[in-house]
Amino acid sequence: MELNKRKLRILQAIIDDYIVSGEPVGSRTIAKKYDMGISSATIRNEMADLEEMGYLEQPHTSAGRIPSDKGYRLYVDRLMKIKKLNVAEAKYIKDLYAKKTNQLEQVIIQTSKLLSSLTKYTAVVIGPKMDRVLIKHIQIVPIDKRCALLILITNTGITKDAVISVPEGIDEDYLYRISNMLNHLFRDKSIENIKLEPLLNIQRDMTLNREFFNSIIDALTTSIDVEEASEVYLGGAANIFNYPEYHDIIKAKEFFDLLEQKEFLYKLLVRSEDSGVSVTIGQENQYKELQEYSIVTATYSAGGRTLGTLSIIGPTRMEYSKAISVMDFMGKTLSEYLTQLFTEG
Amino acid sequence: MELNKRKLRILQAIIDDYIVSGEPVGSRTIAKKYDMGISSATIRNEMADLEEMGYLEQPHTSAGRIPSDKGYRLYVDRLMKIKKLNVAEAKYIKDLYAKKTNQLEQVIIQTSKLLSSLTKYTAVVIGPKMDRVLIKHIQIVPIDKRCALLILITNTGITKDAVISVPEGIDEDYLYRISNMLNHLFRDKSIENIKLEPLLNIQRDMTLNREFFNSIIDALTTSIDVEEASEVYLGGAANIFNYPEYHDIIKAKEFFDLLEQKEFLYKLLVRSEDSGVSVTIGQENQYKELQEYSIVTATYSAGGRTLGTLSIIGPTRMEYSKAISVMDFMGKTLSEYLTQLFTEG
DNA sequence: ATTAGCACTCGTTGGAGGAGAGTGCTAACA
DNA sequence: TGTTAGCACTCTCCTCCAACGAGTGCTAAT
Repeated sequence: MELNKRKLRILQAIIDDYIVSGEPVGSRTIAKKYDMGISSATIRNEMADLEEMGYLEQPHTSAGRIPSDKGYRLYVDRLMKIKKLNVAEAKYIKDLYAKKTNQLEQVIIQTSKLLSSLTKYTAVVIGPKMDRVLIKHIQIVPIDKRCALLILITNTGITKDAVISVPEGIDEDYLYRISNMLNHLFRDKSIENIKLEPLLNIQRDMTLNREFFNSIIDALTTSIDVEEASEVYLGGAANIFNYPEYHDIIKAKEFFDLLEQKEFLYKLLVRSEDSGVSVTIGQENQYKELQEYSIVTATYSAGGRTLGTLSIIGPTRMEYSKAISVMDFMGKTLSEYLTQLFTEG
Repeated sequence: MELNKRKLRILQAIIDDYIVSGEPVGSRTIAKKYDMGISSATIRNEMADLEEMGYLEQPHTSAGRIPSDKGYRLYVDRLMKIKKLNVAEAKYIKDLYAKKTNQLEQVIIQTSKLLSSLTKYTAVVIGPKMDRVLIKHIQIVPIDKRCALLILITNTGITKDAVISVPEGIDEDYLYRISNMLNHLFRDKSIENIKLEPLLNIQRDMTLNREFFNSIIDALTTSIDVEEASEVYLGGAANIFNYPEYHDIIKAKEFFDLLEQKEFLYKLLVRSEDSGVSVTIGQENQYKELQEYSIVTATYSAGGRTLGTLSIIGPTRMEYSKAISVMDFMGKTLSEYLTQLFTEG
C-alpha cells in the first residue's frame, strides 16, 4: 500500500491532535478540526489503511486511533513542523547563561531546572565527564593530624576529592612535597595515565612509606571511577503528573523508581559520539523499562569537545517539535557559554 | 476527664493497629485482636472519650477512629515501645560504614539510600555544612589561558569550587603567589573571616589588578553562600507510593513538588542546636505544606561537632518506633565513622 | 461500671441501563 | 472508481440504585 500525501496529512493531523489531547482521535474530529476537504468516512478508510501499515493503533473497537511508535517515528522524521522557540523562551535560556555564575555545578542544576520547566517533561543532565580530560592539578591538603584531603582538578573545571589517612610521622611539608611531585608527573596528562606504570618507578625512588603512597594512588583512581551517579542531575521529576497516562499510581511508581537509578540513567545517557539532537521513541529503546517513554537527548560541549548530555524523558505522546527545538537551543547555548567560560574565563 | 491506664492502653492499641493497616480502627477490632478483657461496648465508650479529649478522630459517623496528631504525639512521648533494630538491620548499617570509602559525598549518598530502604520512607540527608568551619586550604589552579579554578577546602573535608576568569598578562606563577598569600591569610580561620576588613588592606598592598582581586573574593564568598541546594541528598522518594493515602495523584504530586524544593528542605532541616532524634508530627510543623507529614530528624557529627542532619519524611501514620531507632542508630554510627575518618584518617 | 442488643448512619460494591463516541460496512452517487 | 451518507454495531463510561457491612451511639439489663 502506498503512503500517499493524503495519508501523511491525516497521520500528521492525528498525531498533532493526540499529542495535545491524549485521547484517541476519531475520524470526525479530523474532518471537522483540520478541514481536509474530505468526509469522515473517507478518513475512516484511510485510517484503516494507516493502521494496517502499522502507523496507528486502536485501543478497542469503538475508540479512535492513537499513533504507534512507528507512527511517531515517521512524524518526527518527516511530518512535524519544527516549532521555533518563542521570544520569551529564548530569553529565559539566554538569561540563564548571561549571568556569569562561576559555580559550574550550579549552572548544571539550573540547566536541568530550566529544561524541565520549558518542556514540562523531566530533565536529566549528565555533568561534564572525565575521560579524555586532562589533569590540571593535584593537591593534598592536611585537615587534621592524621587526615588529609586529596583534590584532583581537571581542565573541565571538575574537582574530585577523597579523604585519605596520613600515617604517623608525616608532616605537612612532606605532604606538600608529594603534591608537587604528583603535579609534576601528571599535569596536563590524561586521566588514564594515573593507572600506568611510571608510578611504580617513582615508588621505588621515594623514601616514603609504600603503604601511604598506595593509598594515595588508590584514592586517585577511585575518585575518577566511582562517582557516576553523582554526575546525574534531575529536574522536574514531578512533571510526569501532568500527563493523564501516568495518573495510574503503578505507572507513576515505575517512573520514579527508574529515576532513582542514577547509575542506570548515567549509562543510558552518556553518549559522546554524535552531537546534535537525537530522539528515541518508545520501543526503540533497548531497555524494557523505558519502552513506554520517549527520550530526547542533546550534547553540550566546550571548545568543540563534547562534555555531557542534556535529556528529557516523557511519554511517547511527547511534543516532539517543541522538545527538539528547546533541546537544540539549550545545548548550543550551554556550549557557547562553557566555551566562553573556559577560554576567556 | 482523666487519661487513665485503660484509655492509654486502648489508644496505644488503636495507633499500633492504624499504623500498620492505614484503615480506621473499630472497637470490635481492638476487643478481639488485643484482648483487653473488656467488651467492644466498653471500648466504644472509651473511644468516645478519647475523641472528646482530642486524641482520636472519626472520618465519618460509621467509620472507626483514627489517631489525631495530638494522639500521635502522646504515642511517641509516652506509649510506644521502642523497637530495637534487628541483627540484620544493624549489620547493614555497620557494613555500610565498615568499608572505608574515602569519598565523602558517596558516604552521604549511600546513607540516604540505606535510610530510605530500612525505613521505607523518604530520606533527606543534609551534607556537612560550612559555618563555624575552618578553612584549610585555598588554591587557584590555572585551567586555560584566561580561566582558573578557585578551590576552597575546609576541615570537614568539603571542597567548594568556582570558575574565575584571569585577566590578560597574569601568569601561572602569579596565581600561585596569590594562592600562597590567601592561604597564609586564611588558613585555620573561620569562614566568616573572608568577608571581613583585612582584605581591603591587602588589596592596597597588592601590585595587581584590583578588579581581578575582587573577582576572587567574590567567587570565594559566593561559593560559601550559594550551594545550599546541592547539600541536600534524597533517597527513596518513590517510597511514598507504598502508602495508600498517597495513591491520590494530587497528594503524590504535592509530595514530589515539595521534594524538588531543595532550598526549602535545606532551611527546614539544617538544625544544629539539639542533638539526638527529634520528631515533628503533622500540624506541629510550622509549614503548611508539611502538615500532612511527619518528619524524624537526627543529627550527625564528627569529633563532637554537629555537621548535618539525617531525616525521613513520611505520612503521619508512621512507624515511629522503627523510624526513631533506625535514625538514632544511623546517626550515631555515621558520627562514629566520621569522627574516626577525621581523626585517625 | 459493664455489656448485650439494636436501630441507625454512611461508605462501598456491583449490576443495570442509557448515553455517547467511534467504527466498519453497504449502497448510492459523481 | 473514489467518495460519501447512512446505519447497525461495539465498547466504554457514567449514573443510579439497592444491598451490604462495618461501625457507632444509645438503652436497658446485669
